[in-house]
Amino acid sequence: MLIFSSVSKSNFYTTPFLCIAVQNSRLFSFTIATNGSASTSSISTNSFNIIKSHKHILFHYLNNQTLNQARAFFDQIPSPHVSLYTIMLHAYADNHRLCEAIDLFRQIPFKDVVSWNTMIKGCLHCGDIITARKLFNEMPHRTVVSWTTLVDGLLRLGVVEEAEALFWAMDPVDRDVAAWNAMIHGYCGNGRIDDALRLFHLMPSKDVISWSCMIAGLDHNGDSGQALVVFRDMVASGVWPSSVGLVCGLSAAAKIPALRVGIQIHCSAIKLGDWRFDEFISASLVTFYSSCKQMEAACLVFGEAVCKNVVAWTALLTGYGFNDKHLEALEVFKKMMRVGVIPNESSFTSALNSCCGLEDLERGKVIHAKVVKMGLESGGYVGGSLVVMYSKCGYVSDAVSVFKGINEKSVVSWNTVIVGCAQHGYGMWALALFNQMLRERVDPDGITLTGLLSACSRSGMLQKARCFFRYFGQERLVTLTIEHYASMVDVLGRCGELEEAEALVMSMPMKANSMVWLALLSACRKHSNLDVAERAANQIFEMEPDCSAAYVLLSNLYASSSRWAEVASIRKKMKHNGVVKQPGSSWLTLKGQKHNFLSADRSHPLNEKIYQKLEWIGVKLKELGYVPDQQYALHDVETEQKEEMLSYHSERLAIAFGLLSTVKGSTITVMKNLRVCGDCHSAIKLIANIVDREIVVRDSSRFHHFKNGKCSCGDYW
DNA sequence: ATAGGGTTAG
Repeated sequence: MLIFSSVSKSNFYTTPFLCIAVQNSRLFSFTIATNGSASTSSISTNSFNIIKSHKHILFHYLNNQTLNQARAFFDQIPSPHVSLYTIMLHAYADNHRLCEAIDLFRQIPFKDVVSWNTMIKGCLHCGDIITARKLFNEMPHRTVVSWTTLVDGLLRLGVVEEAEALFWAMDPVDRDVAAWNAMIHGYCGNGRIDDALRLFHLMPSKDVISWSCMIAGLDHNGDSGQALVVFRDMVASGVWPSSVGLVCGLSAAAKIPALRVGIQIHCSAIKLGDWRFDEFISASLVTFYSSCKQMEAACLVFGEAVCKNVVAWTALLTGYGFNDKHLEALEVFKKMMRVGVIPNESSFTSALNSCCGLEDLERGKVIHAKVVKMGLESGGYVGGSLVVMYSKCGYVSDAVSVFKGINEKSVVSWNTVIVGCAQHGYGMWALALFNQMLRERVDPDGITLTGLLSACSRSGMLQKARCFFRYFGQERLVTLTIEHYASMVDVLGRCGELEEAEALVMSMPMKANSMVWLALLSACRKHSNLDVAERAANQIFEMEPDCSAAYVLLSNLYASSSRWAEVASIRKKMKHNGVVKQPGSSWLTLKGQKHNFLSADRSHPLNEKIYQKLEWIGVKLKELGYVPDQQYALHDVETEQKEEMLSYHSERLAIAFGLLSTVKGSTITVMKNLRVCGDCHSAIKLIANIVDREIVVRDSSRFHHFKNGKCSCGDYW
């Protein structure tokens, strides 16, 4: 990456870093430091041993039994030492039983500063700032730990200003490195990266935690490149990275992704100690190699990891998904359950995403069942993945019903379901959901507007689209981006308002890109406007000379008005520019098996039967008075041949195969890489009637639900 | 293993 190009390769990562690594080979084991017991000198050895055994038993109850059982044991201890009280306070607060903690705290006869600090931390952990503040003011002796506890807790709750004031109100002599670190970490956690950097440079001395905070903070705030620079500075300043520091560095290297740097960090992890025992490093390495598209390395690292916890498994599963290896991803998911690792929300999210990638509803449903069994259906992430999965597989009403069950619906959840409805042409649903979103006081964002505009476009709701566009823009709800303008041009164009659409393109505050012009060109195709089309196409050819869609659209336009000379000239131009029209293909997935068809394909094993079925359909279509619309046959050939080409379009082959291979009456779902052609669209409406089934076709632009002689797109697409 | 500051999967 650029950041490193200024640094000589040999200097930085190879020499000093690895030297330090060698010297510090005991890094992973030196944490087992011993604490002296000098502070207990006022207590006799005998009572010290008794307290020690009480602690031992108390922890045994806390770890292996319930909190109530631990309390029952605690209650049996005659005049428990304050440290035993403190252990109980901690446990109550951890379990969000703050009232009981406060109650017990009041009963402590001789409170020490540790018990006060624990109680303050407990209040903050449970979100009770008022009591925390009150205790802090009431306590007789405050140490730097008390101050830091309050500062850190406030920052975690987002109360930045008060934390800042407290931090600066501390006696500067007391303000130790942990206090500075808490403040830096808190700034990062609240997105205030510049303030964090300012403090980072201001602090008198930095330890390895300060560096790690800063690296992770930059990385999480979207500046992984700068994170690696800070990582480099840390090494240069002679601070040895801890295992945590290495994990932070790996995470940044994964995001960029920076393969060479990450490998250097991996090397250091080997030299510094045995990384295979560190679950954090193992998982980070898997993610790192996956994001660098090095799945073999990711597998090797995973295989060597001693602690294969749910995070490591999920990292591998996600890695395969990230590399579009969805079958392998789901194999990992299966294997992890076979070896007894219980998947969590993240694992399910990734597994569902892979089902989605495979467009495999069957597998998705099996995983959905497991999700329900584990009670994870209402989580934002898992719920969201289910919504996407059902909606991408064509089952929009299932998507909506899963959405309704999500507990805390974020703007992302709302956007997902709105976009889902839009893609299926359920415009009114999308709008109703948007109103509900506003009622529930969730602020819409740019994606919401895109979703709404595409809903309007696909349902022909021009007035609504104008309203949304104006409302979002004028109320400054979002900054209008080029994508929003492209969507608006799309709506206007589809509804036949070509002049207004072109005027909008010309008056946009930014220069129109090929996406915007393509929206206009598609509209011209639909409304047969050669004049505007030629202008739009020329713009596209200038910006993106290999945009095959533009050539095809323009060529089709000429063809439909029988201007064969122009068609030929475009074809020549395409050839000259080396542009290849993507061949149309359609597919459907049955029992985990993907069946792919090209136009006039004869390679499928059931070839004979498929063509018989198509013939039968053809006869039935003719009986219904159907006449093929030849403008969609793009070649200059005899009429009879054109008809034949149309009836063997890939989507029809896929549908015929679907009819042969599924139960009578069930829905057939077919995917297509290009837009479904107009003639097939008319024909499939009738075919759905002839065979009395619902046929769903997902093309490159949207979903079409064919049923009872109609399509859900209302012929807008 | 009575109290404060850093990390991994989505």
